[in-house]
Amino acid sequence: MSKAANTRLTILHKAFELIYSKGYQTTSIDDIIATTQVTKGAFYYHFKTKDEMGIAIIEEILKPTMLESFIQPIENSQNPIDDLYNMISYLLLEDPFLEVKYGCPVGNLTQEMTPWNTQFSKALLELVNQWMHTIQKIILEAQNSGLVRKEINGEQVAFFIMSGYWGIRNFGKLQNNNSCYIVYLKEFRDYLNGLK
Amino acid sequence: MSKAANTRLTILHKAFELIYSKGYQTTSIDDIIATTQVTKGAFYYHFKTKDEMGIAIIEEILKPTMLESFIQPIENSQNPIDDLYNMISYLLLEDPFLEVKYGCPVGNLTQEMTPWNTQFSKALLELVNQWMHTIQKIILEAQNSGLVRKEINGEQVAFFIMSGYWGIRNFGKLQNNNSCYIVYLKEFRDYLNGLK
DNA sequence: GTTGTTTCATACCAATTAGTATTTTTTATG
DNA sequence: CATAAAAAATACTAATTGGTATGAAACAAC
Repeated sequence: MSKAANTRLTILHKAFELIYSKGYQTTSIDDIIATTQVTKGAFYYHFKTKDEMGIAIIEEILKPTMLESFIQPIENSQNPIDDLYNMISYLLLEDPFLEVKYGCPVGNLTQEMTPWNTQFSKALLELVNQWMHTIQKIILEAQNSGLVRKEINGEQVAFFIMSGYWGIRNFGKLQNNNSCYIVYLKEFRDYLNGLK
Repeated sequence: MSKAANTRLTILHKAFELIYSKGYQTTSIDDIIATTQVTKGAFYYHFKTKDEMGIAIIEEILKPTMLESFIQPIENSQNPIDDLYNMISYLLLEDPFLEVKYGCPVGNLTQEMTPWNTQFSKALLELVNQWMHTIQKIILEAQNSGLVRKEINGEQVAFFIMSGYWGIRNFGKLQNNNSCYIVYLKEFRDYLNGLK
């Protein structure tokens, strides 16, 4: 990787960390260049505006991460119910990328940016739809192989699962404690079993 | 109401509107005094700091609203399953206080403030716990009167319901469209019926 | 109507914000 | 090594931020 490409990536990664923990608005360019040890000239050579960098974080960090670490693992699921549970359980309790008190990066950005920044909305919606379609797909496959009841509606289930995930992450933030995740997961397991 | 108490309330209400639609950080004191037509002197006479005002919004606007408009209505429920459904349905589709594209005020503040402002965390946690305990209580009562299965865990259900609500509101924000609420509510109905 | 307190108005401030203009260094290519 | 382009460093700006200092109305009690 060229040195320039490297500083660009450094900016994206460190900026992501800051934004994930502090929020987008409250993370200033000065914050970013201070923690990255990159000068303002370098920053604005790589990104025309702060928002351009924000979109780049979604496209170049969040999207690939989501794809690799929790879409691909369930994509060819033989055991959808278990795999859906494991996906959420992994995200809540194990993913090293995520921290209880900072919630879900995608959820955070959605909450913060969505009502007034259409660029962010578009990028985030793409990302979320990708996840949702994957869930819908494996539900459908599970129905075809008889593992999930035929009368279940995949779209409904996908919305329900993702909503629950986003919501409980907000709870985790509020309580700054993952014990609510344990409780949530128990009910989630029961809910999933109800789809059989 | 005295004139002074009136300006104080005006500030709180208008500030709430701004914060609900734009976020806390991005709502400046200048924004608030511009839309309220109240001078900075008046503002800082009533509130020592911006954060003091923020807490006052939670205590004096959000808390009473929540109590009156969606805790009391279900508190003495004879039909918990239906009433829980109606509560969420009302919040998503009818409550004039709320708008699709701005999400849930409590959820928004939690997302934005919680990782770094303990005062806000505390006030929001109290508020949320109050809602949760109400849900737990009516589940328990429903179990006692045989309307909900005995093996159901009320705490789990309460977490599950509230998480789903917070999550789907974030979806509504993202899509700026309440059609996802309709889909969500269908699955929510099925989930609730599974508790019987 | 004088006096004291509550309430509000005005003018300011230092710090921070995103972004720019300009120059310097680094790097690749002949 | 020379040169041009890419990459980065430095110094700045205008606007906005939360908050303050100080004084002026409004209002109550006597």
